[in-house]
Amino acid sequence: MSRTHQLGELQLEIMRVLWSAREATVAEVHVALQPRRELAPTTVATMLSKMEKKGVVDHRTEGRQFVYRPTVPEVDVHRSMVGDLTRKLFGGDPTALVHHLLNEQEIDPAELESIRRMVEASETEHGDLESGDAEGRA
Amino acid sequence: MSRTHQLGELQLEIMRVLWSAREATVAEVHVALQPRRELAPTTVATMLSKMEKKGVVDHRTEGRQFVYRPTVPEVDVHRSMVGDLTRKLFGGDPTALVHHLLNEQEIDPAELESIRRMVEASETEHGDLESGDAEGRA
DNA sequence: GCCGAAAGACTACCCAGGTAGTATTACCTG
DNA sequence: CAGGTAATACTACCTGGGTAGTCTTTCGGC
Repeated sequence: MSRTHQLGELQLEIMRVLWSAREATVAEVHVALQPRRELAPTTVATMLSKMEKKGVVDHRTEGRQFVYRPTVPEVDVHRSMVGDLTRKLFGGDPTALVHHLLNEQEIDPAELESIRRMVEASETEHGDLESGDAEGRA
Repeated sequence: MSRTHQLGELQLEIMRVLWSAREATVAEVHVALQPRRELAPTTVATMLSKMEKKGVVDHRTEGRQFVYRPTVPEVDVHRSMVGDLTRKLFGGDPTALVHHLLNEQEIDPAELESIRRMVEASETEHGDLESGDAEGRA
């Protein structure tokens, strides 16, 4: 089973490289991280090893190099990590997180429009929810 | 200045006790954590020390006991931690987090209604009254 | 066939969260 | 005043993320 995938910052950056490239050698990951991260190549290799032990990546050998692939989809990691923070801060209630985002985090007013559309899309998508107070708004 | 307040799980639980009690002795925090957490009293004391060094709590002496108080408001910690996760997972875009919440996190359909109302409230609020110390933007 | 370069393996640190045992201090009570 | 107890202080240890040096292996070229 998947359990919960809590990744550190570097681990996430490495995963992002792998998610978008589908697979990559240590050297490729290393260059993909530059120049944002000034890391020794061995650091990347060590991290990849730890991540493999952790179960979030996988590798096969090609010549003398390791080709790494992610074993968990990005959305799963997002779910785990967002879920974990939601649990730690808001007792597991995602609505409370949305509430916080809307009230306390700086959200561009222009974004509100797009968020409202998202909500409405979710509402209709979740089907003809015959909720009591749903007045037929556009 | 505040910088960013990243707290661990136990630290958050302790903070919650302090936030709601306004102030508390080590023993009070310890009992407030029970029975969810089976901790030695010294563990709580040690953690409080570390948190004081970190700057998120404060203490005064009353008799032979320490009375701890939080030095940062809950919303600041939420902001820091949500902001940090948003940065790590979504490149700092809170809207992307909302998007994720709506699409990938299980949100009770009934909650959508309340969320939609929240968004609309934010919209009118931002549209109607321009608050005093608004963040300078068009 | 030997040598050097390149790749991974191993090992070592630092830091912070978490956990708790032990030492010390100081107060209260008999 | 002595002893015990209740408070903090100190120290220790484990885990996991992050960082990187060095050791070992192995392949390719001369």
